[in-house]
Amino acid sequence: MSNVRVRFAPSPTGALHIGGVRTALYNYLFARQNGGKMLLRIEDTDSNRFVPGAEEYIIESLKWLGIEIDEGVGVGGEHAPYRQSERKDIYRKYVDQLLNDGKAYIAFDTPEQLEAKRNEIKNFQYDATTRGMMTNSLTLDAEEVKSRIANGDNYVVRIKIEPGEEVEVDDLIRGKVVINSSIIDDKVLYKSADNLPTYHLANIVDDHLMEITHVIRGEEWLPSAPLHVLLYRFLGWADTMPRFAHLPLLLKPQGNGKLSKRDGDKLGFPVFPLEWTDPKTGEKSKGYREEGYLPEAVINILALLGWHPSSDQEMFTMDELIKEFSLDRVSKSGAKFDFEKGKWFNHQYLEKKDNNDLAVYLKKELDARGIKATDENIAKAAGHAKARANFANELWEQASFFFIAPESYDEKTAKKRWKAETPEIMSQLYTVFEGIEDFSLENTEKIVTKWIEEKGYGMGAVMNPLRLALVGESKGPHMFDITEILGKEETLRRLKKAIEVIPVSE
RNA sequence: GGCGCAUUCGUCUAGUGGCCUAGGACGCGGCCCUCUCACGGCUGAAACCCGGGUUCGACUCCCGGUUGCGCUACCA
Repeated sequence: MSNVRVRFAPSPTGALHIGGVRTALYNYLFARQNGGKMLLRIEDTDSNRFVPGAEEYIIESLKWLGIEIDEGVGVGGEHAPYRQSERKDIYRKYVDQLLNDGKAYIAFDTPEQLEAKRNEIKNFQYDATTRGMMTNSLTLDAEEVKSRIANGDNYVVRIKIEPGEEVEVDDLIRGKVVINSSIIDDKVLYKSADNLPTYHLANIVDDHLMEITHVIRGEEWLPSAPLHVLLYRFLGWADTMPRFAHLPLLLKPQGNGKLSKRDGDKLGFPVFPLEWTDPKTGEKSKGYREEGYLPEAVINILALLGWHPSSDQEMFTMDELIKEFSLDRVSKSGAKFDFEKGKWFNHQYLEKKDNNDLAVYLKKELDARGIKATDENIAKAAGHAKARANFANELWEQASFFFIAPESYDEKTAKKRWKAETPEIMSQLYTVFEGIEDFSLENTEKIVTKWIEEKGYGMGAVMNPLRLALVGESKGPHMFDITEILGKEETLRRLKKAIEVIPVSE
């Protein structure tokens, strides 16, 4: 496919939720795979719902995830501006064209009047069957319309849908979808109150002008796709109409309904890529980034939510996704986010991550507590912790014992492992440690295991209490990995204290 | 209510008329490895929504229903 151009076109009405992120991702993968362009357009045609900071949030989120924008808000391009609120004049021109061609008309009905009609008539729809009884340029004479406009009356421009036609949408994911035009209402395309178009018009005009070839968006747009097809036709652009692909929705993990921004993080997992504070309510919502997810993991999770490769492979880098992705392997039904699997994915990526990269998470905690440690040891500790953590911010709790001596000892473990003979064995071990010059993993292990064998103590009788003494509980990596990082001095200090403090069981 | 889309293990899904005794992954259970935890290896339980057709043969095709979801705004 040549000259592929796709767009991600969110509204700045708050934080971008992961459903939106996935839409952006699929667009990006499709663009990259075909050597095309990925555009970012901000659809801020609803002045009432505009939320300050939302646009910056969207851009930062995409950047964090590695979804690159080739053209659009933040990067510019030859089709600028890319913010719909800055394209008013452009839309007005096409509104007039539709009006002149008799494809649209002006309506003066107020929201209150429409509300009244909806109450009066069951299943009221503003369409060919009802427009004759409403207040619009079809029922009013031309002079009246003119004077009302001159008078400053608010009006809207509605599309004039001819009933009884089967309108066909050829969807790349779902195949042919047919809807009868009779059930499409005369949608508002433009409102004089703020001189802005609604989504439907702005979307079609911009996609056409920006030479979009493929519209990849959420399934919630499928019902209005026929309206969009009609608009392309009315504007004379039917021959260059983009292809459509409607993605299945991301559903709430439990219960029903599609995932929404309002779900915040009440679901047990974040629904936003980055932490977000609602500027109106001050309410804070968690973000994947702050919860310790790695961007590569989030991408991988999202990619597989609604798409499946032709193999059983599950781990994908962005480059692999670009190679493998295809719209015809996108599933048709909605997907629920599985927190447990997300955890697993993140763990996989955490384990792959270089220890030095992970060290920064520990460094932060150490600095906050004023603890000094060598970079080498921090990296080593991070390496051991990453095998046991699911999220980057769990690293510290898995590694803190390397830097902070136990204050207390896990009671259950003490009861099980600290027997009558243990203090004596530990005292002997203390002496053994004292005699070791080279405290490296290999050397310490060699000497201690040899000593255990000679004494005939058994590994468990020595190692388990030693672990309790040095770590404080029954967890952690290989014992001599721990002593190596702790060093001789600290190992002896902890062991001595444990012998003094831990009570013998039974 | 109307219209549309969907419907395979708890979850994400494979499956395009015979390869299906329905496969993989997460999660869950067991065993092994082992100084602990985690990892890893092996292994177990776990699904074709229901009826009708079509066909020699349906998870796969058609029709109807169920259920879920979406849309039905001067929101996107």
